[in-house]
This record gives sequence, C-alpha cells and structure tokens, in this order.
Amino acid sequence: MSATHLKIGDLSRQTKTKVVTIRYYEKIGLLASPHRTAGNYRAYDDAALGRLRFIRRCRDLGFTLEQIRDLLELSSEVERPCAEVDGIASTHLAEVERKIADLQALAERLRRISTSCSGNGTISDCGVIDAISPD
Amino acid sequence: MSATHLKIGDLSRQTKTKVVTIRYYEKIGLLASPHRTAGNYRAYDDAALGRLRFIRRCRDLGFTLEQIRDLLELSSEVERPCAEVDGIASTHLAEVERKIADLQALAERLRRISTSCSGNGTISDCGVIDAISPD
DNA sequence: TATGCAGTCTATAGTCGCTATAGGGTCAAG
DNA sequence: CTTGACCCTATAGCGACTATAGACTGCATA
Repeated sequence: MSATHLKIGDLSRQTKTKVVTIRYYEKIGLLASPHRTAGNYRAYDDAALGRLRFIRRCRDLGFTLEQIRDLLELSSEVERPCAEVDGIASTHLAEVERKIADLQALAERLRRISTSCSGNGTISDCGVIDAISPD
Repeated sequence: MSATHLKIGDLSRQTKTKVVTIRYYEKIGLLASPHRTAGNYRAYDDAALGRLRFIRRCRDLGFTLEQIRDLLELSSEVERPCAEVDGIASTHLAEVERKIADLQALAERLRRISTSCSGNGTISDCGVIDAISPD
C-alpha cells in the first residue's frame, strides 16, 4: 500500500500547489525528501500526498509554516497531551480575531476618508489628503 | 520656518518609526535625502517630519508603499482631479472589506476546530488534527 | 582632559512564503 | 529522431522591514 509513484506534477495538480512550492517545502524540511527514480525524478507515495494536503489546508487556515511544523510533529506524538495542539489552534484564532477587529476599525476610517471627497473637484478642494494627514 | 534641526532619532520618537525604517524609506526614495551636519548626521526639518507622519498614517491604514508613493505624488499635483485619490482609497476599502469577510469565515472554521478538543486528553483523543485533515 | 555612553553612520544579510528565471536533463508519442 | 511536456538544480527577487557588525560623533561627567 502507498507504493504509488506520484510525480511532483501529480502532487501539484492534486493539491493545487505550485511545483516550486513543493520543492521549497522539501528544502526547508517541511516535507521529507522522497525517493528518486532512475532519471532523478522525485517519486512520492500517498503518505506524502496526505502530508502535503495537510500542510496546504493549514496554510489555508492561515497557520504559519512554523506552526504547521509544530502541528505535524505533535500529531505524530500520539501520547502527548493535546493541550499543545489546541493551544496552537486557539492562539491562532485569537490572532485572527484581533486582525478582524483591526481591519474593521480601518474600514471605518477609510469610509470616512472616502466621504470627504465630493468626487468632481481637484485635489486642492478634496478632503481625502487632509483626512489622512490632519495637521 | 521649518529650519529645525531634527535628528533621525527625533523623527523616530515622534512618529514611532524605527530609525532603520526611516533610512530604508530614504533608500527607496520615499523620503528625500536630508541635509547632513558637519558630523554627517541627517538633519531634518518639519516638512520631512510631516511627510513621514503621512507615510506612517497611510501604512497604518494598510496602504502599500507603492500606493503611498502614488498618493504623495498625486497630492502634490494640486490640479489633478481628486477622483484619483479617492479611487485609491475606495479600492483599498473594498479590499479591506473583502479581507474582513475572508477572515470571518476563517475564524468560524478555527472555532469549529478548537471545539473538537476536550482539553485534557492526549493527542490521539483530540479532534483538532482530524478536524484539520478530514480524510 | 579623559572616558564612557547614547546616538549616529554605512553596508550587508536575514526574515517569511513563496515566485521567477536560466540552463539544463528525461521520457513518451508521433 | 525530433518534438514537447515534464522534470532537475541553483540563484535571485518580492515587500516591508529587521538585525548585525564595525566605526564615528557628540555630550556629560570624573
């Protein structure tokens, strides 16, 4: 089982990850170096595909590569208490929530800036620049 | 008027910008090279301080340095229609709103992942990893 | 006057997460 | 036997900084 010979392009298509990115993950040690064919092509098995899928799903969720590295390591140490894994996830959630709050404040300011422009004067009449730099 | 001799550290404190960052802005041509003292120290005037303040406020608002470059250029061409400046701001607002929506969806997913952890088992009992990688 | 120390100078390399490019080699189909 | 899609390595670039090394300046205190 999992003796499949997947080429890097197959992984690329199946995970929507650019070939160069897969090689990059290997270079930084996030993905193990796979076997090579006679012609020096990388030959992956299903486990590698699964691991890459996991990585990509995590990236999608906004985890950093460092966090993903931790998650991958932890997930193999099945006896460790799960508080650490949950800690990574909830730290990240807190970060995301903070970002949302920041962006909402930002959107509010931008809306105010936009309304200070009448839309048909020249810059000297327009409130936008002044709204950004209120000296 | 504006013959003040501000040192880079003064600008740094007054705008909460790291000294290296100010020098970086100069290097990429966002901030003009100021006069130098006899001892080769950068000597800024109030205009430079104002410009840096503007840049920082824009960064705070999430504009890229490229967009700020445009804004600075536009704002000096007082006869141009202000629709351009407003366009930059409202394009940016749209982006921010999209980002907020994305992050909210993301936070929702993360919350669901976090709740799959009971909090005191081992990793093998913990739903977090499985929740991320649903095979 | 000497010394210490905070502040400044230049130049270079590192960060993160890729992406792009150059200059090749491999392999299956026509 | 050539075409073309795929693969290989190695290096440099992106944005917006940040960090570091090694040297100089300028001011206060002993």
